Amino acid sequence: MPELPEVETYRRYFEETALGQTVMDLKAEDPRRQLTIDYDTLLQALKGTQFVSTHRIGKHFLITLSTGKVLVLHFGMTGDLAYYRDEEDTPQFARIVFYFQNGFRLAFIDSRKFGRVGLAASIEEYQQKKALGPDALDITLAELTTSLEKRKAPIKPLLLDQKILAGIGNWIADEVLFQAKINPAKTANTLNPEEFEQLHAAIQLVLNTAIEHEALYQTFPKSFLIHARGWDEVVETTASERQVCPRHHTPLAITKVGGRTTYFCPICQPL
DNA sequence: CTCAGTGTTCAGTG
DNA sequence: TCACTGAACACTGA
Repeated sequence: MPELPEVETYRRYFEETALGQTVMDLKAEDPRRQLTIDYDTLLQALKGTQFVSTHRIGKHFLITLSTGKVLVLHFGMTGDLAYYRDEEDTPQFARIVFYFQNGFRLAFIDSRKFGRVGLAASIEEYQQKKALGPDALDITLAELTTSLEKRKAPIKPLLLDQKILAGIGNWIADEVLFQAKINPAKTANTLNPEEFEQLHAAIQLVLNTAIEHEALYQTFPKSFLIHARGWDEVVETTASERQVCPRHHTPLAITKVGGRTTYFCPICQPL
């Protein structure tokens, strides 16, 4: 679930809690899987250093240490952060825990263990090594058009390609295409300039709205497709009540595009 | 017990 | 080498 808005929300949470703290110790439940460098090297790099500043590229969260090195967190599908003090408050699935001099701790929570923690020499080195494209909030219309206009793949999997733009995941891709009224299976090279403009505006709209709402789906505008996914039910609803277009109240199509579950409205987003 | 689902990476194909 | 497709990864929760 952590896509750009969640990671931005985590970053802001980190700024209010762990930023400025001095790291004393580190525990990792499954270091060989979840740490991208060996445990001893990471511990030595962290011990006695402070978390000085934060940065985000797409879904990647980067923390600059007082030594200048950069701690990198990627939340995979189920990652989250929690700052707390007492052992008994340790959240479930706290896979990696940072221990601070002030007695508090920061847990990297990750039930499905797809998250990764590692170290980079600098922000630029990391972005280059991972071949990350511009952050989805920073990409210009011209950049977006240039990188998509010749591509023959369906638009949706290209929006998920972090090398083209960084930060969009499965539900945001669906939401963006719904707001832009573009069919997810439409090949990128058939989009006209007006559609690229709508796409670019929809990326801004969806990401900024999600960040404003601190990535809490339940509070997103009624006009958002995300409510159809049934993640935010307060009251029980049936699938047929839920899986309708917010504009037409007609049934949505639920298919696979690029191997991923895809929701769209066949009326708003014709092929 | 089975299986969907989330993001990334990698093997395979053209 | 590049563009694209599809499976694999670990695990929970339905």
